[in-house]
Amino acid sequence: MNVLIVEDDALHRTFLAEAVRAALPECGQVIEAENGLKGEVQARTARVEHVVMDLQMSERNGIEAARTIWRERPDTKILFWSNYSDEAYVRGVARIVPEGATYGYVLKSASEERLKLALRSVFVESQCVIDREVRGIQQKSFGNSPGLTDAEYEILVDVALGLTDKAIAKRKHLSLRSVQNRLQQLYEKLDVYETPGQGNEGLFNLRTRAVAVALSRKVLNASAIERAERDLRQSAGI
Amino acid sequence: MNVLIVEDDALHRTFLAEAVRAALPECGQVIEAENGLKGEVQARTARVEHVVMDLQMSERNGIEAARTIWRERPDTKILFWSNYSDEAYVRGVARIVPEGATYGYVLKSASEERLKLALRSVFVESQCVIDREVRGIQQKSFGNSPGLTDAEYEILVDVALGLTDKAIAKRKHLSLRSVQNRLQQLYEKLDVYETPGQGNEGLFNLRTRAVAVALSRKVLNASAIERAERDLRQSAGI
DNA sequence: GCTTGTCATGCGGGGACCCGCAGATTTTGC
DNA sequence: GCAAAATCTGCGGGTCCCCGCATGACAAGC
Repeated sequence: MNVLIVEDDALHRTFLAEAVRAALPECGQVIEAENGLKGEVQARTARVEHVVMDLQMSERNGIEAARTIWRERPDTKILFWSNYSDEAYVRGVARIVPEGATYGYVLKSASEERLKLALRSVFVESQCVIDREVRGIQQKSFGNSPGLTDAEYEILVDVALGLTDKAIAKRKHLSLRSVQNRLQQLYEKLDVYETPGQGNEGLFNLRTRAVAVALSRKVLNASAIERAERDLRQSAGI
Repeated sequence: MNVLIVEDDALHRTFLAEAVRAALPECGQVIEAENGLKGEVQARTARVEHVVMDLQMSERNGIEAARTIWRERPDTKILFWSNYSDEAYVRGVARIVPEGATYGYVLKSASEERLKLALRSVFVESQCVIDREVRGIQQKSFGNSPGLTDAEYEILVDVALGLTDKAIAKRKHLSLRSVQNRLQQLYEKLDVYETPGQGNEGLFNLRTRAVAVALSRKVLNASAIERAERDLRQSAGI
């Protein structure tokens, strides 16, 4: 059993390597890659089935790397190990995990014990392990509390990209008016209408304000926008 | 000579503590804080004059913490130690360093040697040390290449907050038309007008598009927006 | 069956935004 | 000190966005 570690921080990388060797004494080689691109190559050439993956790397982030790895071998077991539990990351991961694949999501702030346990659970027992805190985000995200619908989320991403209502309508095969309706739902859920009172009526441009609020609530983050941007170029530019 | 380390990642914290002790054998206590807020308190109570500060922390980020520390003791020497050299961070630091204060900016990807050297230079020799890569950003930022003027940058921030043209005009004591002029300069510098050709005319909403481009070019980042948001609330809400 | 709820769509108006033109004011360079 | 360049400001029009009102389709529940 070989394990691939994809992580751009040198300190974290060696820490992970030690943790892997300690938690899985029966494992063979421990391979390291320092960014998503190299990680993809290593996974392909070394035919690895077990990956520990950081999100948030330059060159190619963890979500994109995981997507291509899973596309080539959907039975690969991936343990995501991230600094943050941003809704954008959680959503991004959930969006790419293939049917029936086993994966895990552990925060870097978790104890070493929890990390080792997750390593064994995911890689040996083929069990999905989601950190408690991430779990909370996930439920909020897919449940009905102040989280967004998938439809609303997609509109939000398109707006954040800077697309026009009309352009979104074309992309999503909707009428102009439907797009605007979804936008209004979005505005309400994001509390864009807050007016501290004294005549601050025309204070906000709702459209850009929505993006700002989404960013500071971590519903969106820069890497999610970059991913969407690439998708856009690909589908539009061909 | 006591040294305060403000850093939220446990691994990096212990690594830093060791590096400090190795580079400055003559130093006294090495105090650690795990976020910006605790860092401020420690700096105040322990009367520290030498700080190693991470940017990008939850609770209160490094720039805000540094600002309050410097406000209380402008002669504090601060070495910033960050993962990224985003233009937004560089600008944020440059914006708060007091007249004549000594500070440094080293990337986490730098070698241990470089870190130790910077520690001695800043804390003992009172010399400013800016990482080569960061230096590049700084020049681009203040020079005249595709970097933004301060005026343009401020407009950009206000737009990213979701403010109306009118609201920005009031805040900045300008006429509506001047704000729109600056916006146009901004649009040109950010290459918002790119149209791949085939009839993509009304594709982008320039205003939100500008924010998207600025984010993916790292001219802006989420924490800069959050800071601006707090400033806004403070100046408007009173 | 009828009601109720959710969603997509159309219409129309008021307002915000983008931008060319042109004059006034300030800054810069020599 | 003067000319050139940059910046601020007003006007006007074309476009896009926000949103209330109204219609029809489809599903769930009494």
